[in-house]
Amino acid sequence: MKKAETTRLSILHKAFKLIYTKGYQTTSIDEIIATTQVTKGAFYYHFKTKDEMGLAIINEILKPSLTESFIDPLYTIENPLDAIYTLMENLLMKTEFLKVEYGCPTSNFTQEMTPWNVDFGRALKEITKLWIQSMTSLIEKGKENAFVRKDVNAKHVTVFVISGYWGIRNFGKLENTKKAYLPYLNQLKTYLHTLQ
Amino acid sequence: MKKAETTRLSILHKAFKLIYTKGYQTTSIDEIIATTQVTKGAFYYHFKTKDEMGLAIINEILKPSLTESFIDPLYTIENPLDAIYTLMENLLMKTEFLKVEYGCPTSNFTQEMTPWNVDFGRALKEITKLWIQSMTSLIEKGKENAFVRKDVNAKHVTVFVISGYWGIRNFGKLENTKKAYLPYLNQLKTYLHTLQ
DNA sequence: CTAAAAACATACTACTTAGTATGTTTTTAA
DNA sequence: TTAAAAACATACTAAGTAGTATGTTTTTAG
Repeated sequence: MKKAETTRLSILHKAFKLIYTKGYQTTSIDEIIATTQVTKGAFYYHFKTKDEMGLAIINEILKPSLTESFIDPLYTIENPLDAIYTLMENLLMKTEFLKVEYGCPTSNFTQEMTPWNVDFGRALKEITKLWIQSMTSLIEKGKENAFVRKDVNAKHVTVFVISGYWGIRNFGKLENTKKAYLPYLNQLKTYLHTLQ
Repeated sequence: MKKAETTRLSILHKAFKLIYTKGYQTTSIDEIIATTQVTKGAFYYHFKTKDEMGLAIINEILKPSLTESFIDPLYTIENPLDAIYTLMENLLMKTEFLKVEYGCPTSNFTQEMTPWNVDFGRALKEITKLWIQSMTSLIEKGKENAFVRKDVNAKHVTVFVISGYWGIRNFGKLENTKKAYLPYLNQLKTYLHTLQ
């Protein structure tokens, strides 16, 4: 039970890449198995349906990468406002597997799936909640440590920042250059500054 | 040449509604003509392809509604910062044809189409530009009239605000309640306050 | 009123899609 | 080593898709 797991993960990774660049609907199973060098039999041995694979992508690909790239970095800088800004700057300008022309995977998924698949919505809501909670509690701690003003609503700030992030990711798709991110980063900095 | 135009617009309106609620890919032409009570012959008389219809939706439905609901209201309030906040509050909480579970049409289109259709991207970029330019020049005027600090970068503020709007619209899809919009509106208000 | 063009209607095609039926090979456990 | 289960392979199906071919009806202009 080792090779099998490799096959499964290989399918998930290739499928994720295709879906990230093309969208879920426009990515066919035939295309996935072609680029994965796996046959239909193997695919349907590992996943009952395409949607089951989609859910697996959220839980087994998106979720871990969210933890690694979106949450853990928050704890490497003492000042939470600095941590948030640095995170966003890294995500937008430096993180390599995120491309300006393809936007944010979680945001893309949310946009495309939510209207017609409740399970996808639930799974996406859950992983988004993780990000929100991390950032919120970080700000709360910042209030205790005098990095953040006491009257700041941590949850509100978090949602505001993340909304901007999702929005500017979509914006980037239109402009097709990372320069499009700069206005957001610039204003994010001044905004965060007003919270201390 | 009057009845024909009615048919054409009827198709565009019904198609827009379907696409807004379900997405472009998942809305089939058969579905469109079924709800429009029009036959395939009529559809393909008015539009050479599905994508031509999609472009027509952007230019003939989205664009006018953007002007009417997203731009014109900006000029009804003297203080540009108040105008922007009021616009966003109205769009998010009151505008009836925008539903929390379906997000923002322009943002949806951008998200779904950009990766695989250049023409859609161009058209969407163009109408988005209209919104940005309006809001930017409004803020510039606000600087002259002492409503806005002189050192504020109008374009940056505009992009920051609109990004937040797009993002919170996507956020609403996960939460499925307009309450999800409140953190954005709340922080938008305090953010705009710091610009005066 | 009438012919020609515009506007629509119907039946079909070629292709793609997710999923299945039925196999064969590989791995695992005794 | 061997039998059984796991893992994969191939060929197929049924349903849907955008788009077309070929009509008929309606409108318009002279």
